Amino acid sequence: MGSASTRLQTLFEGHRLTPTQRRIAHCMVRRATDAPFLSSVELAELAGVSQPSVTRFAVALGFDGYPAFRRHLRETVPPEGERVGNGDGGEGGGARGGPGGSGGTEGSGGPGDASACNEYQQAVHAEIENLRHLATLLADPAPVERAGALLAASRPLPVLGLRAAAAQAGGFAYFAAKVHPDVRLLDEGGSMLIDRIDACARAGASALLCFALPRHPRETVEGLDRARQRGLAVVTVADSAFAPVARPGDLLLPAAVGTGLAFDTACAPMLLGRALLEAMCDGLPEAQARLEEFDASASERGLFAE
Amino acid sequence: MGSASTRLQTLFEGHRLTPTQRRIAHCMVRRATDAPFLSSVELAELAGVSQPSVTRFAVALGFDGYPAFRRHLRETVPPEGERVGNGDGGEGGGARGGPGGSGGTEGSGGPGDASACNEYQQAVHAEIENLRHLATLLADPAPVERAGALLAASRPLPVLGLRAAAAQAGGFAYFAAKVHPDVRLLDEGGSMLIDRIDACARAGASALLCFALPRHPRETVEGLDRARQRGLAVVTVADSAFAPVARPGDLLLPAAVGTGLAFDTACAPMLLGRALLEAMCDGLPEAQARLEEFDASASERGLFAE
DNA sequence: GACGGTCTGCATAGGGTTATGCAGGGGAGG
DNA sequence: CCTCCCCTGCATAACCCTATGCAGACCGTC
Repeated sequence: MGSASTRLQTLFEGHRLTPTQRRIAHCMVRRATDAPFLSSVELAELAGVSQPSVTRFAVALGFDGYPAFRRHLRETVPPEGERVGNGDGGEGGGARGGPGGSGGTEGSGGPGDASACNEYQQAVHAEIENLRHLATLLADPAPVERAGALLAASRPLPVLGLRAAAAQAGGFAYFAAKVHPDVRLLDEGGSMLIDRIDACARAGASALLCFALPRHPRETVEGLDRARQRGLAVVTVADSAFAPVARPGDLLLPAAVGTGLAFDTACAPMLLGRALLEAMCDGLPEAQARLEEFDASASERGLFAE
Repeated sequence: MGSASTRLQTLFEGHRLTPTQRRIAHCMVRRATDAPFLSSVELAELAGVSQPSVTRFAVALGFDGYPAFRRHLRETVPPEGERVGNGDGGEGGGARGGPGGSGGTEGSGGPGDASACNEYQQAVHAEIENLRHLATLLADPAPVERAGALLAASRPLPVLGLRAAAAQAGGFAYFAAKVHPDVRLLDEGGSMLIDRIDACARAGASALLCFALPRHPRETVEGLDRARQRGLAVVTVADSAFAPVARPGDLLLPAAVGTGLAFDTACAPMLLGRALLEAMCDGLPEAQARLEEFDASASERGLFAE
């Protein structure tokens, strides 16, 4: 449908446009799918105006320049079904060889969502369902942002996850440590767990993040109880709002686990954890600097192979 | 519908690529939605190679030059539902800054961020796309089953995953230990890593499972080299077939990571790992008995709260 | 150890793209 | 009729992107 051109029109509305600018706008609406990929020269030719007029058009709409305007288009105007190409001018060069050697590769069409699925595929599709549900939950980002702010403010930041949830907690803690100055991973139970929670509280922690996946170890419940006693705000990523770890007053973020295979899959909790990380970064002004510093150090040390 | 990365992969298949070119291909697969809008300079920076290498890469694939290559991408690789932007050159700064980072003038004329999805939802949908792709891959369960048999037969079974992949390896190892008599988690690098691999080989291991996610630590590559030297069959769950850990002869199971947030999400690798677990159970006749035994012990000890 | 081949990054030339000074044109108001 | 103001295109400068020559590095072979 005309969603692309619709969005374009809303972009132009509310601006008093000169005749030349109207011409440009009209041309863009007509060729909504190409527009985000045209240079100012190409767009000017198509609209029958001069190239500077295109640049000024972008500026008149409030952008920093034509590149910023085009980037905005690429981000917000959803491409409709098909692209017929022909968009790029300039390089009139010769005939294109196309991908020369790629023979025999079957076209595009995967089998798609055929209902005839094996066990693995069923499990994957069940997880897709879980993610869909997560997406609808995230339509309101407020809880995640609230949780992110809580975690960002806590020094240190204890991250609790036992048994099956230890991997989730570990993954979160690994990344979190890149932007947060003091992350403490609590992935082992036993009597030491309470000691460590106490230590975090004494050190000044104000919040605790818990990953709670089935089957819920009793130790997790006990650890959370202790944390609450010590006055920590508890943020929990749990497989359901009715998990045995849930307590009124906690900030509980639900994310279902997949149960289609012998062992649970925790895609949604992982994703929610990363979203939490992102929100936490927003509360840590020095996050970006830390990341860049790590990148510099990593490349200097030759840490990564890529 | 074939995901963008799928089409990209078919483009690259059948070409013998140099290491640098593999890096470029790998980078493009990871950022499939951005790729058609990047300049050769930007792509080179993201892939960590020189700009001429990108041009040569396009030529090697049979195109007349980089612009022709990019145009082909724009025409044939359908952008998935969402675009995360960052497409244009010049103003985009360093790491993934997210929209809105550049000079704040863009707010004035726009429709006020009318995009249907917020950042978190976009990331979730991107992961759904990855899972869809995984599902089509799993239509043929043979590779997974072959890998499962290899792992089931190995005593001990080393499971390697460093840094970002450590959590994945840990999650696998936790569950695997419930059905396999001797799982050895290798989640720390350093000089001890080689020692431990050697120890596994001496103890009779016949296969090694590796989780390889970006960014790929050099130590992972070295560890795998060692394992191969010691005659271990290597099964790798990697984010793409072009990961720097890939070697001919290995059993490589690809599962894309999500790059929509500041830190990668690894839903597909996790799911693939669980599928591998399931396949491994099929090769372990005593698996069911072990699980039941654990359940009995757990309930007797009151391990779980539920 | 020498040699040829391949691969890769550096430096640079050539071409395309964007932004801006400048002058001409046209309409509104005095 | 003149003046003022805005609009528009031309010309051009500054910038960015792409392609290619060249030299160093690496590897296998002899």
